[in-house]
Amino acid sequence: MENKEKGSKEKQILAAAEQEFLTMGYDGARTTSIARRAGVTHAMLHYYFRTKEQLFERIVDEKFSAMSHSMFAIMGDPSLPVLERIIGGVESHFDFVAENPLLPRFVINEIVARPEHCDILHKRIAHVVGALYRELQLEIDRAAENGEMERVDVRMLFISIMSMNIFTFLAYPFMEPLMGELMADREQFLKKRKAENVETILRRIKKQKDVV
Amino acid sequence: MENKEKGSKEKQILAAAEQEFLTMGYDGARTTSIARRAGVTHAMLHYYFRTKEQLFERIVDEKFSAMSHSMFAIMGDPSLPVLERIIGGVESHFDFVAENPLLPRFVINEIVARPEHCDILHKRIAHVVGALYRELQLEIDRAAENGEMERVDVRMLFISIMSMNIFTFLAYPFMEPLMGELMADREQFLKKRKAENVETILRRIKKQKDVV
DNA sequence: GAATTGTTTAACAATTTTGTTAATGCAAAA
DNA sequence: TTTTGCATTAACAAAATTGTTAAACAATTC
Repeated sequence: MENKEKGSKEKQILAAAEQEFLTMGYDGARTTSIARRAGVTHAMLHYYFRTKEQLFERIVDEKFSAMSHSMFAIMGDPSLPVLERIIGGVESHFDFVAENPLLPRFVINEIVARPEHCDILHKRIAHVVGALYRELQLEIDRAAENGEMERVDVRMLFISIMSMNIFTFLAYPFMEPLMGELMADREQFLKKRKAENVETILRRIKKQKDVV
Repeated sequence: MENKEKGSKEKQILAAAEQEFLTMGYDGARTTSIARRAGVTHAMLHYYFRTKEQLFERIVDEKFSAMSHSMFAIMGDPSLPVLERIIGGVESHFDFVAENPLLPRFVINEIVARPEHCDILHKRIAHVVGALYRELQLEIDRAAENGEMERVDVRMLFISIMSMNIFTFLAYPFMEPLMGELMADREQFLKKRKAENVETILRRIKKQKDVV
């Protein structure tokens, strides 16, 4: 055999398909292009995955579950104090999105284009998410009672966190040329942006008194 | 003539194309489907716009400029005090996106797919945006000197505002089934979400002292 | 080494989609 | 009324894209 490991061709095709689907979307992706990227004939792709649709399902499954995993990252470590937990959650979620910058756009597009895809996903994760945020909401309420933080709706807080973390990467290509030197150095900008998101969330939940 | 106004068919095609391109993207859109929506033969579409590409350009131009217009909305009314100005900006930007909920996804996708499109746009608006935020930054710095607000980087603030306003609509279909009763009534949720975004930004910029 | 099984290729078929054209209609100008 | 020019249609052509198949090939098992 030419390829060391069994399934090497299959894996090559999957890797190429991931690239292609994430950047181009389902409609934009070409099976011939995927095959070319993978270095195989396009008949091979059909041999392994039968149809474009089935190949796509494989990628969707993988990516959707990565995405839902990233949502849990917001929850942070349950053993920590609630405030640290939220802030840690913001940071780890930011890091996750930074490592998978193409994922949000892909997920959003696929959901709009094929709502049926996420029905399945939602059924799988809805109750877990529900349980998690109920638990965290209790902690928040308790901390709020003690005057340690503002009483906030944890779901609203999640939306804010995801908004700021995800949008940073969604809009990067659009904003970059408009922001002058601020975004010139990507690494540095992301560091600043992460700190800004943390600060913004922190101020949202900290008990504070107006000076003015 | 059958159609009252001149250019009625042309307008019908443009409206149908807008619908189709915004929801399906360039690759997902079908010229035959656009023609069907518009109630004309697909040859008519080619007669008026020659190619799918040219029809698409028309829509892109229109939508990109709407999008850049929405960025200016964040700036608010220059005659007002800076704090009101920012808050008013958040609100009017939110309202704009609420009226054009498909726009952000479209713009983001087109930019990733065809960076050359936004080069043109950026050249048109970069200096205006630059001037506007320099002006607002001065106001912020002045207010900060007087202890009326925090000293913040206006560009970072814009990113936060756009993040929270836009993401609300981007992720709506994904979040809705996960959020229980919170998002069940769209109107009510959007009202809450707008208030939440305002509150978050307000807390980010207000001079505050920790209680804890 | 013969049979079996899974892999690979090249050629081809089917379909979808975009784009063209030649013929027709229709309204206003000459 | 004839002509001119735009609008419209239906049929067709071209291209791209997905999917199939039969045959060759390689590896493994018996």
